[in-house]
Amino acid sequence: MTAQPASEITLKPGHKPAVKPPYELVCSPAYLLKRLGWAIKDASMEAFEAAGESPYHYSVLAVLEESPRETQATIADSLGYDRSWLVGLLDELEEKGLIERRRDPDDRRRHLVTLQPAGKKKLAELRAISKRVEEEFLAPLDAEQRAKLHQLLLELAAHRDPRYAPAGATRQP
Amino acid sequence: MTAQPASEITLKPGHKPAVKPPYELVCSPAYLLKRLGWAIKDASMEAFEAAGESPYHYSVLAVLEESPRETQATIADSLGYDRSWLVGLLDELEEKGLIERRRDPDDRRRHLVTLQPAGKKKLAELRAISKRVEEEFLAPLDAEQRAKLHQLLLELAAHRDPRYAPAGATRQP
DNA sequence: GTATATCGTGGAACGAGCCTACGATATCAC
DNA sequence: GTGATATCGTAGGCTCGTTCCACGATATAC
Repeated sequence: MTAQPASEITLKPGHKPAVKPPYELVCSPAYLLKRLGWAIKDASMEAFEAAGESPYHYSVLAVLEESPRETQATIADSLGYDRSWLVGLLDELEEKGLIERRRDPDDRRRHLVTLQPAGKKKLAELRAISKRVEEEFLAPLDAEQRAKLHQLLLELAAHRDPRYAPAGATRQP
Repeated sequence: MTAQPASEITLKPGHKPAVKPPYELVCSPAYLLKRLGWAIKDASMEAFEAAGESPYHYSVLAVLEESPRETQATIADSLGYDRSWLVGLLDELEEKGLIERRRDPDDRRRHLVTLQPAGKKKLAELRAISKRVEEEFLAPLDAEQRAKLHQLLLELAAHRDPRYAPAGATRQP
């Protein structure tokens, strides 16, 4: 027998059956944000791994689709990844034939990374996983609420980092 | 010279000055949630550490204030912390005289953890730090928007974990 | 009374983030 | 040109938080 949550059943009648998080923290948007951010990352990771894939691969492919001949540094920066960590990701993607690394003839220090046809197909596949996770996560909200949530989150993000600010990106595609 | 973000200034005129995250991800509430969750955790950690404190201590003390004679297991569960990791936290808090650990006479396996007067004072102090961080984080939103955000986040949280559900906890205290 | 489960604790293993160093290359000052 | 300085991709290391497993003490069930 593994150790189940246990709290629900095991406790004596006097105690509260479910151990709640402190009211003070539940009342804090910041705390909820932190919790939910961790939860969605976790759910996403789990779903991708169950399919033998990685959410990081998805992010990188998504970047490449939008601006095809990126440099490793710009990819890392646009995703907030560490450059040395990205190397491993690109190694995996390249090994699977999803991307291609070439020397930039204009600056031979750089590698130009381009999306391959196989990568484009894989991206569609990974996007589907991501959509599915998100759909499940946002299930309790209707379309209007989701739009509102997205707008508020975007405002917070843009305030901390202007890169999130520009062209009306509130609506879903 | 250390390596600045660089992207803004260094690039040639043709390239985009700021490296934006991919539109596809910016449009995803899940992605924003993950990013912001990480950002707020980071900001919080930083602020607490700058004051020589820890956000984990704050959480634990907050739990204890609401239900004074908790078990280590219930504290851990209510915060989602690992039990073995909580041990270290409690060691630190006990060493500073902020809490007290006693054997539960009804079940000598258990430790009853109680908040000490010094802990109550410290809690107020840490709460102030937390409020300050949150205020800064939510700066771009007005009161109504904050309430809406909190309501939406709470709905998401309650959907994944019923412990967040109960009594109308939407409003700020 | 014997078996099984839980409590707090310690320790090991893993992964991610972050920092430093290095060779190759480009750019700037002179 | 030549040398100083900076950046690119890459590799390695260190630190932390998280997870998992093992243990002694104790409690509960049969």
